[in-house]
Amino acid sequence: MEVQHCFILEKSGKFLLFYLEGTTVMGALTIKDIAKICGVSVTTVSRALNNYPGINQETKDKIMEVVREKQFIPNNSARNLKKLENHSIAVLVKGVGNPFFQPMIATLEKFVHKQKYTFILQSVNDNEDEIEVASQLSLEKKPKGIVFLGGYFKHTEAKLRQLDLPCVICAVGSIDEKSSNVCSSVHVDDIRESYRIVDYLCKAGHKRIAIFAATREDKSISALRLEGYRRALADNGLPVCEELIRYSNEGENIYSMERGYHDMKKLLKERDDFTAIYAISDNMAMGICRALKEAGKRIPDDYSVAGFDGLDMSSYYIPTITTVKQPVREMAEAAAEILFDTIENGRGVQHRTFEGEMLIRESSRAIN
Amino acid sequence: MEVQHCFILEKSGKFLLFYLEGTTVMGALTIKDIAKICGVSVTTVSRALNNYPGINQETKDKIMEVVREKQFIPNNSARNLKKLENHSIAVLVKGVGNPFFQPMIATLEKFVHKQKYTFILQSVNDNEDEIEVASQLSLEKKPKGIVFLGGYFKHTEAKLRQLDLPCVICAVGSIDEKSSNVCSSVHVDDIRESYRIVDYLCKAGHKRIAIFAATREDKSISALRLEGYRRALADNGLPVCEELIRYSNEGENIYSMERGYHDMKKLLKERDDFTAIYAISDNMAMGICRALKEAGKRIPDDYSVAGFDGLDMSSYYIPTITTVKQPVREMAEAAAEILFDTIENGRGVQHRTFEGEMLIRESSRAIN
DNA sequence: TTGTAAGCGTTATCAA
DNA sequence: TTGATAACGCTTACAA
Repeated sequence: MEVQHCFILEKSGKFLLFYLEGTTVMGALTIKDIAKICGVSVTTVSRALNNYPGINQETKDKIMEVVREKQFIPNNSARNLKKLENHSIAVLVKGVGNPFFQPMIATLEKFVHKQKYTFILQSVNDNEDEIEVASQLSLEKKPKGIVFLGGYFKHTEAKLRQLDLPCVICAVGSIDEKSSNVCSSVHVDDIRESYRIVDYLCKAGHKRIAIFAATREDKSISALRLEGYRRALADNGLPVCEELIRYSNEGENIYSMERGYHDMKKLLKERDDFTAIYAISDNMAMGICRALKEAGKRIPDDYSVAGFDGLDMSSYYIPTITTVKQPVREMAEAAAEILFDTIENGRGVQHRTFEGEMLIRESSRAIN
Repeated sequence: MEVQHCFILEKSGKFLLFYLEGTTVMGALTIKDIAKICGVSVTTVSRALNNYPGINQETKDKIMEVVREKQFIPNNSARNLKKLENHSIAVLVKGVGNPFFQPMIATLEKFVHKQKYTFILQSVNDNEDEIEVASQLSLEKKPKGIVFLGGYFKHTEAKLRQLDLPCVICAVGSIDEKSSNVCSSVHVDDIRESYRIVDYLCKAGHKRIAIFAATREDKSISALRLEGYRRALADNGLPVCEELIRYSNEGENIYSMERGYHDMKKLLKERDDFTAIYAISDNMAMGICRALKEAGKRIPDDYSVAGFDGLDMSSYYIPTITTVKQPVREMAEAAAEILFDTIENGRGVQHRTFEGEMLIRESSRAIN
């Protein structure tokens, strides 16, 4: 091992070993050390660091110089502990990585930064309770507001109220009626949008339409979109064939391409008494297309395929996927607006429902 | 506004307003309040909360009962401030949302949990310095180790050493030679893998192969993959046509489908003296396919297309994309192994290079 | 313009 | 088995 040139600095009573480049080895510097080095009090250093008024510019410059030189980083835990609020907005996403949320996250971040707030992106695991995570985060970082992306939101009013923070639930299926007194929300009407696309398929002459839903027990978006499907069939005088409702098995990644692919293969083996497949996510729709292609079927000649969401990807796929696009950027924008309206103007809970956009593309056709 | 039933609790000298459900309205409970309610000291509560030995089971049960009942959540900032270490692993991702990282993140999380560590996922913005973020996080959460996913890593040894934490850089193009004394790494040999796929195209009879690279100035994976391209052409006795090297413009989302799509349209307008297109990302390759399709070109009959990465998506696309797949799950596993080997066994810096897997699929063909 | 000192909510050390 | 009490590193009255 090579001997390194170094120097010693007294730090909070202990001694610090420094490399020449200024890199410490025995623990991080604190505001106290900076104060000592600069020959001022910690208060003054704090003032310099936080751009507080009432500090001599020269003093400030000198301090900041040392801060830079020593690469001092203030300890956020200590800050958060002391501070009552944290000029920041937290976004909790159940399933970062889900391409559906990408544009939303980007939009939110831009908006938040424009308002000069700090943006905190917190991922929530599938098996975690988003409110639990939110409570922890709230205590720890003390943000001014929270946006929830995804998840299910079967929460009691008490739990939500406990959060005691302006929050907006965005793009979540069924919101507990009770939550709506406490939390704002932004979403599309899943039943209506689902209805529209199924209605389109019916009007295009499809009489037997398979649907790929989530689990049989689902009470969230899948249940809503399935309801839209049932209503559209009913209104078009078509019977619902329960065999054509394809629920996902446990453990499958419900909305994934993989699931669409495998379940489509299975469906093709089981029956062929349908002319269209409606998947409640674009991802599944693409997996379905692939399965059809491998089975030698042509899209849309042999089968029409429709999805839901309007992922960017769905317009690059071959064929492009017929779908109903959720206006994700607008929705995220609205979520942010509502949040800031609550934070800065004290406005109460708001609920906004957006219209989806029907995109009839290459994967579907009219039959006669 | 409806009047709510509530009760009052003295809290740290102040008074708290409680709803009947136990929800507080005037600030969160602290360990002190719990101690007071239970008639024990804060130390004892802390011991109960942290599963420390040397506490009467009955006392513990009673405390935990109150904790549950009052929905007490310990303040993490205070914990982090006091604790020297935090039985946790942090994963810093430049570009969460990038589908390439999804399986890696999932693999890492599983591994970390299996080791009974807490998993911290931290997203790093494009414009942020990953080492800066890591330093902050290290100070704030005091994790036992860090995995970096993505980014560029042109960092001085001093900056990296300053981190003073076991860390592994995973799936990053060019690692500064200096960093390698400080940080472990896991990656594929971008030059070699790129060489292989271009070599395959050459051997398949393609003499003029366009490549979609990142910016002209890039010094990262793009530069490496481009180098592989040049070498493969050279070894196959083919000249490099600089016009067929398509750099991305500023501001474009360099590796995206969108970029592949637009730049392919442009390329088609400009020239047609090539038979294959090699994109340094699968995403681009799919955008390219879409552009070709819209131009009425057939793949692979008119043009062969190849990508890089081996995204799951690339096997569901129509046509499936010829690519070289990075063994992302194995790489993530290796990164975790190395990290824990360093943390628990004190092993030094390690570097592992993985082989990619050539996947010759529908988007390319041999020509004669 | 600067400094002193009292917390913020925990954990850790010691003594009981 | 428990409890005082001193940190942890910072912010913030309040005083000078």
